[in-house]
Amino acid sequence: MGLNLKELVVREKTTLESFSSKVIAIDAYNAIYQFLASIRGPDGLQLSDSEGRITSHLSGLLYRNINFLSLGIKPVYVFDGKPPSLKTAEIERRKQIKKDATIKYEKAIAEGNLEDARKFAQQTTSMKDGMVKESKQILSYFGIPYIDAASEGEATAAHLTNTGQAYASASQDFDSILCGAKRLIRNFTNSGRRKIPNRNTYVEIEPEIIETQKTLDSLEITREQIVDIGILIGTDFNPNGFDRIGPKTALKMIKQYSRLEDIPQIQEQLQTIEYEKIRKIFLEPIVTDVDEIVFGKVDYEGMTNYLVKERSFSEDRIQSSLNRLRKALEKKSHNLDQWFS
DNA sequence: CAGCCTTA
DNA sequence: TAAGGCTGG
Repeated sequence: MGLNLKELVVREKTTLESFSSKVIAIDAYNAIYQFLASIRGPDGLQLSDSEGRITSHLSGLLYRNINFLSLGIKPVYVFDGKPPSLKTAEIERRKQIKKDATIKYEKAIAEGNLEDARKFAQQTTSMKDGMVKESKQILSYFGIPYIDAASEGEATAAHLTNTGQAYASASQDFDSILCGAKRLIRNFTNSGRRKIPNRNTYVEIEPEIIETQKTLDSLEITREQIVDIGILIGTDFNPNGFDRIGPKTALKMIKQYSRLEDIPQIQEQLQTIEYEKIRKIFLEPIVTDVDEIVFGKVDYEGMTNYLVKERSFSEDRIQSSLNRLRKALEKKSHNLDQWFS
């Protein structure tokens, strides 16, 4: 989560439209988590159905995928499998953050501070049992394929960009770069303003693309070296990174000494982490091979039944959203007919 | 987050 | 009609 390569990578602004007809491997956990965190009311409560079950992830997946398909983008979602054992500490750290946030949330609610309540509620976000299955169900109604990765979803998503089965991977996390993704798309959404918590300001969010080779060329380093830089800054497998080393210092050290083992001032701390194993997670990731990625047809009726009858979505809204999709897809097939006639 | 309604 | 605010479930 917190791998701050933002300042080092070459990021280029782009648009959703530019990915029309391209297969994009989406880090499913990353996307769903973001929906769960942000699709909330002013008090921080998530959307839920008549039985009190959370529906924020379903709402997010519905509208975003309607946009993808309407633009002719071919998303494939990659779900996480078993995390590497080295991630245990990071998983515990995140649990603790959620615990702390829960207390802060309750305090903010008691004090009637909605802005804070919402912010802390977002920090308590967690993936509950059943959400993955429900998300896959929505994707199935769309005819959108998904893959169950053996280990980290990002790793398999990155792999697909190298087999040529996907044009790019999409995630907010820079780990994809370390995993060897050819291209990474961040903010893979409609562009728009996003509010900064507790401030009356907005930032414009636009999709951006990072071409890994371009970044390596501009930094004049290798893939192995950017992994070492990641380890210096801190990855999920050594969350704290190294003392007083940020992106700039990390780059400088690697350019001067080439690799972790040869940086004199870090040797003592280097012995406290399993850096060779961490390198291996990124350089030889456990990935899942896929024969063929098959896109199906949209099951409008199934989708409507599920969302309206079982998950309390408004029939009018679903109808008009799906009509929008149907029209966009019809237009595309018309264009295709013209091409072949 | 994303759609839709209000506003000027 | 473009930006800002409100609401969805």
